[in-house]
Amino acid sequence: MEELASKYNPADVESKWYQYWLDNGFFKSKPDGREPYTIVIPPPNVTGVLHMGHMLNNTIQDILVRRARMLGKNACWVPGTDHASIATEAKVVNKLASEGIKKKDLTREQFLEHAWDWTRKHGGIILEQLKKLGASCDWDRTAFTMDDKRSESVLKVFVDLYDKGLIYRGLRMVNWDPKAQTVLSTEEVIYREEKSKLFYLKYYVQDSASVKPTGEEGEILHKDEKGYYAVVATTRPETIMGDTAMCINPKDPKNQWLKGHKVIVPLVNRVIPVIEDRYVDVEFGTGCLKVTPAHDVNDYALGKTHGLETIDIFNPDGTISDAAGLYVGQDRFEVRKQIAIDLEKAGLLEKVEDYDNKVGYSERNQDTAVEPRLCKQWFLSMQHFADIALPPVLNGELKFYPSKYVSTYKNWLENIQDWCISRQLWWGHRIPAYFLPTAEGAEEKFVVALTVEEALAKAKKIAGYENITADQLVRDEDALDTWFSSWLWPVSLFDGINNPGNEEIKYYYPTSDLVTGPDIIFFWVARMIMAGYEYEGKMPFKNVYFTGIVRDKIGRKMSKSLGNSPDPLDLIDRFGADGVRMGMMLSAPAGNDILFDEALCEQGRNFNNKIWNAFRLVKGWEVKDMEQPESAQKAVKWFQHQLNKTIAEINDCFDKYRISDALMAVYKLFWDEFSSWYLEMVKPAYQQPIDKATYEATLGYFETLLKLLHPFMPFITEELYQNIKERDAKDTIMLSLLPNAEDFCEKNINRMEITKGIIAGIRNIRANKGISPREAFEMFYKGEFDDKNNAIIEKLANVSKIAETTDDLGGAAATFMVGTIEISVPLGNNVNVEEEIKKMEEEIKYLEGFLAGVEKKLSNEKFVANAKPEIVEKERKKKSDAESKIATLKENIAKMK
RNA sequence: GGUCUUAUAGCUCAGCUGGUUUAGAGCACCUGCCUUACAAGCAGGGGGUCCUAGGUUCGAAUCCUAGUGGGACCACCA
Repeated sequence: MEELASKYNPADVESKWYQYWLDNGFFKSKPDGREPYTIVIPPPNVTGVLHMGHMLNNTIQDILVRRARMLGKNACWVPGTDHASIATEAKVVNKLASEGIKKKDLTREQFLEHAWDWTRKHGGIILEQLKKLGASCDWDRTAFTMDDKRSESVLKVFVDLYDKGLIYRGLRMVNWDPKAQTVLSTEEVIYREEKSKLFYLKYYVQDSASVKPTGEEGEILHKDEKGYYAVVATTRPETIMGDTAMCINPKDPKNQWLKGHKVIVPLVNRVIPVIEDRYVDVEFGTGCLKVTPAHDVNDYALGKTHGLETIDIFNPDGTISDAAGLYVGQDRFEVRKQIAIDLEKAGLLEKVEDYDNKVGYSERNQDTAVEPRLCKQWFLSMQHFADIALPPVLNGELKFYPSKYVSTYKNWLENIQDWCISRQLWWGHRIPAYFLPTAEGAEEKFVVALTVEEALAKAKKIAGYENITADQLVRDEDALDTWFSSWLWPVSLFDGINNPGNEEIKYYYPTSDLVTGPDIIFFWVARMIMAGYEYEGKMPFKNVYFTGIVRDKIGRKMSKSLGNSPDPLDLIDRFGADGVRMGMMLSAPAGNDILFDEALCEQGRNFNNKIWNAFRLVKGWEVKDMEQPESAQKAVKWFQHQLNKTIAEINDCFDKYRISDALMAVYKLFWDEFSSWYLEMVKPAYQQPIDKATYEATLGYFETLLKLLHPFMPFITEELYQNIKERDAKDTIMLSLLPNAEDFCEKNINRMEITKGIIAGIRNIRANKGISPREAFEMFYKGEFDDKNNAIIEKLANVSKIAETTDDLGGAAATFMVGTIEISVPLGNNVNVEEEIKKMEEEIKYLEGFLAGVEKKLSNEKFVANAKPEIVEKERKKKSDAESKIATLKENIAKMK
């Protein structure tokens, strides 16, 4: 290690050490006698690329895993990827489309061939990117939600839950994504506020002549040359072809006259009844609601109670179906525009108003509005799962950081809805249900089984199907929701479904910490807790650390369209992985959004450079067998205490998952205490050798600091650890043990704080007077002064003599206070008496203000009577301290004058 | 509409169960310095009606109430 560059270059070392760790299998874990520490990665989309959210998330996981390893635990971080059915299928469909191939022209097998090709080609890039970040995953364990073990687990769980009666098939109003052409769960729909229009349509009364105004107060009648009509306000005029009733509130005085009549749907000319239901909001619009049972959840409910017909006017792709009779084959949004024009022309549009409403979009496919649609799907009953998943979080067995998410979780579970788990997709786990042949129009019959053979056996037991053959069974075309595989992740990674009670699941489960974003608390976290209790009877993880969302520095979400999302790999190139990791962590308290600013990575890089240069200094020293100077001896002793104190602080931060605070504590320990103070205290004069004892103590401290830093900055710490001294072939800082939090002496640390204050004061005088550090000072003190660090003061402040004042310095000294100690430095002619007096007078002014506050408190009888005695005592001490300081200062001023 | 959360220095945040000198950190800013580890640095420095108004208390940045302004989630009006 000769001639180290004065700038640290991460690129030189990062890939080297990552390869070293891999080659030596340092990331691998096998069950053994040690305490396990397990993290399962939130599996990223298999064909995705690394974004800033991943960077944050995985940096935190790596910090936790590396620290656990260095605490002597058997740390196991299991990586893997998710098949992300909707997103991946969409990508494959697009890719095929660009080649002129339509999905519907392919068989399921052919399509899956393409999907697997795509996955093989793009899959796992993201895991390679994580390696650049330094992620210490056990890569041999890399799993995929659609690999054999995980797939088998998913199907087994489906069959099991079906057999338990928790999975059922039902005709429900579900959310339909017309682009992906699949249903979505309620959680997968996100609502966005939109500026839209409210159309007021005329529904003429069929038998206008029979209308009799009631004459009651508040009644509103609409009439024109064509007769009486009702006005219905709607944001979706294109759905009128599906209207099968108009609904009013029976208590609504405006619309009493409509009771019992029939109205005519505009343009469609279908005659529909006016029904009455208290569901209708009297205040909204005109109080008349068009009822379209096939395309709205609430209308569906109305349709059910009032026995209305449902007319499905949409095709799966969002175009108008034959059943509508009008606009057949046109897109729903085109029709909305067109129908408004046609209604207007026909005189059936009373008015149009601007209106803000919320429109649901697919979470995976945010440019497509979701369409409520009635269809038959597979559902999982959730009440049972809510019942088993809520108590452990409420009673704190399973902890959330930050804890505010407990109420979010509770709220969701207490209002749980059944989970629609089927998707009309091919890329995913195909539902293991087999339909039996039935007569036209008869109720469907099916069996659920893991294999065709088992399905056949089950089918044969059904009356009338004794002679059924395998080729008569038709397997359900649908696949399962991606989250139906992810919810098993902590269990399935250790093969706990296929191979219950195996050695690995017994050892690694429950896992320790889960690190993820709050946006998937329902999708994933809650459901993993459910599956964990259902299949292992235990929580899947002990703690959940919710990260914030990564935003740009002005608080906007990072997005491709805004172009405000930096490329993580580019950042790593520029600042080094360690620098970027630190940049991420500097501003990432749990649960708070992080406002990402490149400047933080720069700060990280600068810190790396600081460490690097401290190392250059220490390694550049020539060691000689000589006596240890007193200053060094005191410094070495002090730093041990300071170190122990900070270690305790760091441990405390980690216990509370305050990781950025832990980093800040190490940062300050290294930069301020170690580099700025300790190294200056022990540093020999230029080109002078250092004594062995100090040198070795310093190297020891350096190594300890590197260990404390390692979880945050794995690369530079390994590089320097290897270079501090000769290491054995397979030595690594990764597997070294972190120091314990040993006792420390507060008194020693406080004494050094005073020493630092004195040194700073003297340096200040030099700076103000422009006196060179080479010119030695004499220093006099007054007050309770502890002289144990005199050697350090002499060295760092260049002081030649330290003595108690003899009171006759006259006006020739600069003075300052450190605590209650007064320090004077004789300066001869250099003293500007007026300036010194002015300074002291300002100090007195401050102290008097302070003293007044304290005295006010102490003169308050109620305070003295009610406050705790130690508090009163403290105030008295404050008072006497302030008084003695003021006295000293006044005395000084008098002398100077 | 409901639930939760938050308001402290230019920025990002600490400040735990009220009392540790009339509030701290990091960054940014200002002023000196290219001092032989480090200018990606060193030495100094300035900067805050602790959102507003009430209340509880001997004492409030800290607890309570209301208001205002952020944020998140859930529900939803056709």
